[in-house]
Amino acid sequence: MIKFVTWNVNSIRIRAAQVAEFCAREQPDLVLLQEIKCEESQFPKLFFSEIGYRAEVVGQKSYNGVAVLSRDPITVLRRSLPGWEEDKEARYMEVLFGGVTIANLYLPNGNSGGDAGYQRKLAWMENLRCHARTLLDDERDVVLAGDFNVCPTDLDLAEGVLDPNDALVRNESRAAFRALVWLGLTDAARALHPTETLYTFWDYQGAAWQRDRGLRIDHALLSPRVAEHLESVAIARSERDKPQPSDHAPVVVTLRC
DNA sequence: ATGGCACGGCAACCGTGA
Repeated sequence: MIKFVTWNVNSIRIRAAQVAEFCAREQPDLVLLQEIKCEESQFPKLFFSEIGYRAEVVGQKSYNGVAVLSRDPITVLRRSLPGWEEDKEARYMEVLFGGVTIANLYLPNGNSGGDAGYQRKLAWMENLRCHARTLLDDERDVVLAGDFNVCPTDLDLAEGVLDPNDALVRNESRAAFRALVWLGLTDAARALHPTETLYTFWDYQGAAWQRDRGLRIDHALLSPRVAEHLESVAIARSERDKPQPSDHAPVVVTLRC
């Protein structure tokens, strides 16, 4: 069985103890982290090595940053999204584990920088789609997981939490997400929980957590053979209820062998 | 009623997030 987690931690230095406690309890094979908000030299690798996890890090100062925690060694295949190699924002890495190519991504939000900022989000998504097509054409077993910054349907957000023009719910964002899925990927959470209210993010403001005014924006997309092995998807909501939490909860996916 | 919350950088607030 493979057990992996995707979690936007909103600073790994603030959340290291919580993430380590989570790993020690849940014992995932892989933890895909987003928004670590530091350079590799600042990542608390020693701290995680004490509980048996190593870290591969693609970081930058202050913003963004992705990393993968693992108990066993993994191969890093890429440290940037093809077509965005020159971009200084650390938003993508790809690793090989158990024969599966696993992409850890932090998609641009798209609400800052005006229309140019939004177009940049769409361009990033189109690059992701092209790269995903290449991986699938190669007959590879693939997982694309992370913070997609897209609520795919109206079932994926509480009513009234976002303006209809918000970059997370705009028609073009949703169409780009569908175009990605329609390559033949399976949205793991919706495959097993097609009609449930599922959220992975609750804003710090306006008592969003207490009122359960959330969004589902953290996803795991699976290639066909991987999807056949899908066993469970769980959102670890209790992590959002802890002191000084991330605004995102971990998404825990298990695949049977 | 145009706030609100949290982070990093940096040393007073500001950009960013979603």
